[in-house]
Amino acid sequence: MNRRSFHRAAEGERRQELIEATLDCISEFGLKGATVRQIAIRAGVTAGLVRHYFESKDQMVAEAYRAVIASLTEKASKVVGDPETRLRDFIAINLTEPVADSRSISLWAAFISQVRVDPVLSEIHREGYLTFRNSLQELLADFLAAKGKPADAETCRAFAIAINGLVDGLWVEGCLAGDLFREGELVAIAMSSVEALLGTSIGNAKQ
Amino acid sequence: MNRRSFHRAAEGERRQELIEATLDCISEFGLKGATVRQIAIRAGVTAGLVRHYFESKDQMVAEAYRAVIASLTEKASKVVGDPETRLRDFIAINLTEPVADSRSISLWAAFISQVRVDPVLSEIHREGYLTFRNSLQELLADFLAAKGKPADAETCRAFAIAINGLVDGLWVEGCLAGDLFREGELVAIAMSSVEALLGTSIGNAKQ
DNA sequence: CGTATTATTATACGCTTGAATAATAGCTAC
DNA sequence: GTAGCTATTATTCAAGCGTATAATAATACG
Repeated sequence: MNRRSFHRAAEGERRQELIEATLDCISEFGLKGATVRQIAIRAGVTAGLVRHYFESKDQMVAEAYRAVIASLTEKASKVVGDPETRLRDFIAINLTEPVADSRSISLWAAFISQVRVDPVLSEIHREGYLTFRNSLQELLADFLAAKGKPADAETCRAFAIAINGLVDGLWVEGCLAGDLFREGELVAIAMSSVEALLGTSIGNAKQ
Repeated sequence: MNRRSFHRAAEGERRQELIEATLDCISEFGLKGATVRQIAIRAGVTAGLVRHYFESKDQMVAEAYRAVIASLTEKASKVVGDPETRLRDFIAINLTEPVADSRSISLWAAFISQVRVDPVLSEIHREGYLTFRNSLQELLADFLAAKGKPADAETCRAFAIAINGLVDGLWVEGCLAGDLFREGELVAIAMSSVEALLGTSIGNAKQ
């Protein structure tokens, strides 16, 4: 009976590896298929180690959810340049890989399905959603102001809700059935839709 | 040791009760909390009965998913009247209860998270999505034609994708955080957004 | 009224789960 | 270099899982 070979990971890396393995398992096998043992196999360790890094499996899953939210929001929140460019990039980033892919929505849906069940996840979700929508609202305020359009808070709020909904909805469609759309079709539809909503051109494609 | 009291249900009702109990459990406890025993308790029967009506738990869950899709699509597909009224009703129905509530999205998300895992659920999903979008596309074709606007297939396709995305996205937002919106706000935003997208009025509120 | 059939309950089984504990291997400091 | 610490593995445990099977109550039918 050979003992498994020891490998001590570099400082702080194991934790991240375990979270990443958790997400891999959830996206591939679903929440109920993401067992401690399966996650450990994916991370290349034994099951017992999980409890050395996390108080419980639930806590590890909650941290994994934070990582998902971060990966879904961080790229879009980092857009730079003039308002028009930022708005275009915001849309494009959310509707192309890696944000828009089947792994992302599997993870997102798995956690959303737990929002009613687990108050911890519920709070993580709400926080992430408001951050996301508020950053979009500020972006729209800048954009409308730059275009010389009315940009009062109420107007921006309504636009942010609508555009956030549009982008989210197209993101879902693209993630779930990307093969039903032509290359770049979703981004193009989103761009022209946002132009129609705002009543303003948002410029050409990036290149 | 008292034996549990017997109650024989009316012809064909038990099956429906079990499916409904399955959905209750999934929405309240998540997919992994929806165990055969919990579902049986909810349905007011004992666990063994499940296997008298279904070949396996998986089969019961798949049928429950069909029921979810049906409940999400049937109301919206039954709109009647002139194209303008139908379009308004389509939007309003999808963004108000009972379609838009937290139970619905919990169920939807639970199943979506399994689409990558289970090919059976994947097929059920795709079928439901295409049916939904196609009925919207036909509705838009009627509407645009009635308004004397160009209504070629390609135009309708793009509008259907965009409006479907918008409505779905707002549905998600409303289901997950209905308290962040004022009464009727989502419907109002959806109506004016669709008007902007189509470049046409879609009339007043119903009353 | 008696018997066959079916719906339902009750119990048992093998397996997997998350977690607890004990043993061990590698790292660090003196 | 060796003592002590901690990361890691190995093993064990009770609980819960889906399912199978047997017993029993209600119904249907002659």
